[in-house]
Amino acid sequence: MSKGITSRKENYSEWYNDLVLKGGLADYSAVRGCMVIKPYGYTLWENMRDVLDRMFKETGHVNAYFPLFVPKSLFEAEEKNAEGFAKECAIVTHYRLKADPENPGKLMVDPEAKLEEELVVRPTSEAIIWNTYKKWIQSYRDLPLLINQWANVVRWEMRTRLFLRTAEFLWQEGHTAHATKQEAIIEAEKMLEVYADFVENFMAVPVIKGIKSPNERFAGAEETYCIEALMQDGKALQAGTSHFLGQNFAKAFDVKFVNKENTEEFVWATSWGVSTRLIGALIMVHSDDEGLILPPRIAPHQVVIIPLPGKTEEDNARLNAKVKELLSDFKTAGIRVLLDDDDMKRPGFKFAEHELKGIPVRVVIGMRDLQNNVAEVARRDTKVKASLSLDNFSESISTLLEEIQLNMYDKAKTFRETNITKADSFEAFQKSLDEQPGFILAHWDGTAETEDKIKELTKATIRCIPLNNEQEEGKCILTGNPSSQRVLFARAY
RNA sequence: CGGGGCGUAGUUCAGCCCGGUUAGAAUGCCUGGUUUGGGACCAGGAGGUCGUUGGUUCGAAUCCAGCCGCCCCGACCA
Repeated sequence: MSKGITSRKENYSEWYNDLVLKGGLADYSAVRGCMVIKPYGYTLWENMRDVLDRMFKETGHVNAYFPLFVPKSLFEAEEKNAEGFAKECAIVTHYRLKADPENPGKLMVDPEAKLEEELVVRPTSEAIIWNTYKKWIQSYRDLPLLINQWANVVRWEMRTRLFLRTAEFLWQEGHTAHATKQEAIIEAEKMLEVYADFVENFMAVPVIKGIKSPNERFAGAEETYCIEALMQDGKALQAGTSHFLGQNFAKAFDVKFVNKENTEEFVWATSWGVSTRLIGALIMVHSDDEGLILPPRIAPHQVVIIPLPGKTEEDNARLNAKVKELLSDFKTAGIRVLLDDDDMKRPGFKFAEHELKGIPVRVVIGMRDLQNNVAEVARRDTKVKASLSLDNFSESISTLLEEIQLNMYDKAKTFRETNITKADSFEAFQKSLDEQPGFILAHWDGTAETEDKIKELTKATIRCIPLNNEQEEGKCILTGNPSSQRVLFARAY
């Protein structure tokens, strides 16, 4: 039925690409590793962005914008951070082109236009922001400083994948400054909660909150909090991170404040971000072999109405009047609705098309329905069709949209729960990875060496140490050394 | 960066091995008509410097060499 979509079973990554490309979310571009986000995909991102932006503002943050370029000397100021990103930076070295004397009609970099100091295209903005914060912070009265920015960043990844890892991507990055360590930790934890709230309740993607092992920690952070989601192929995807940065950046950029006791102290910092990668998670958690399945709360169109014209002008006048009325009711009820009354395409084509695009609810209304004061309502998540009365129709649809939202979450959660296993030996661990890929809870002795070794042997990494983790005596699956808790392993994107 | 694949109409691809009419098909697009409850049909039409540069040849989409680009797998990656 699904024309040209590779099935998940056949080839999971082709299926994923098909959905992104044929679902109209994005397209490849002429730039290596960079994609074009098409209007449908961008609307989805805008919807996500709007919700997050509201949440950030409700938690006291304001937006600002910092430059795309970071002078190399600033970039390298915080050594660990710089080192962590050094291998994937795009660098501006010149500011001018000129006609190439050897190739008529072509341009070349003007060697005389070399910059005194190279500019790093931001892979993240801590450096430029902390350099700025130095100017803004003098007193405890200037704190906390709670700023977010919506921006693009560039990370020159060796291998890219649509939405999941592109060389340039869109994201938000929050950068906050605090007077005390405790306050900064609370902030980092609070923003993790905001992310979890958003991802679970708007994207319908269940997540596990936790902290990263030192190996997986953000370069320059004291502690990295994260939310981890499980994809349908059993691989994990980091959906968001929030970092407690300690005083590392304050020290690197010399950002001090005077406290109430009139003594100087370095400020405490956090940073946190989510990106267009979330769209990759959304696709891989919910969609099926017929196409995308988008959760109602962020879907570009929540409902598509497809009128089926009758035989006579009279019939069609009645139908059109009814459709117009429904559109108006939907609008009043705040439902994002798309009307597909293109009479050049047959219904079956439209059904398939809208299923591919993942519109949560399809409403079909023809003369037969009109006679009975009903419409055929089909939900994308379960593919179930039903006749619904046109009385209080927008209320019925609103209720249905909520039901779909919850059902999608429940379904994803059930999938995740059935794919979290416990492994008590290395053999069991490997077997689990091969036979039932997913999250695996296992004991780990807490050393980086063991973590590396397990990664080398199995490609699985520690996704996180879950928050409020149950304490349990056990033995490390690799070394047999004592362990006080299980940590969450998986192969990851 | 290693391995594999690919580059021909908007898209998906055939043609290439074995050089030789005016480079094809499907789909999409445009015009007109008939249709419309699960991917309609008829008729007409537009659309190509065959990735690029050079070489071999009377003649290159086809053979040879270089270059460029993209995709997939791996390595890498917060």
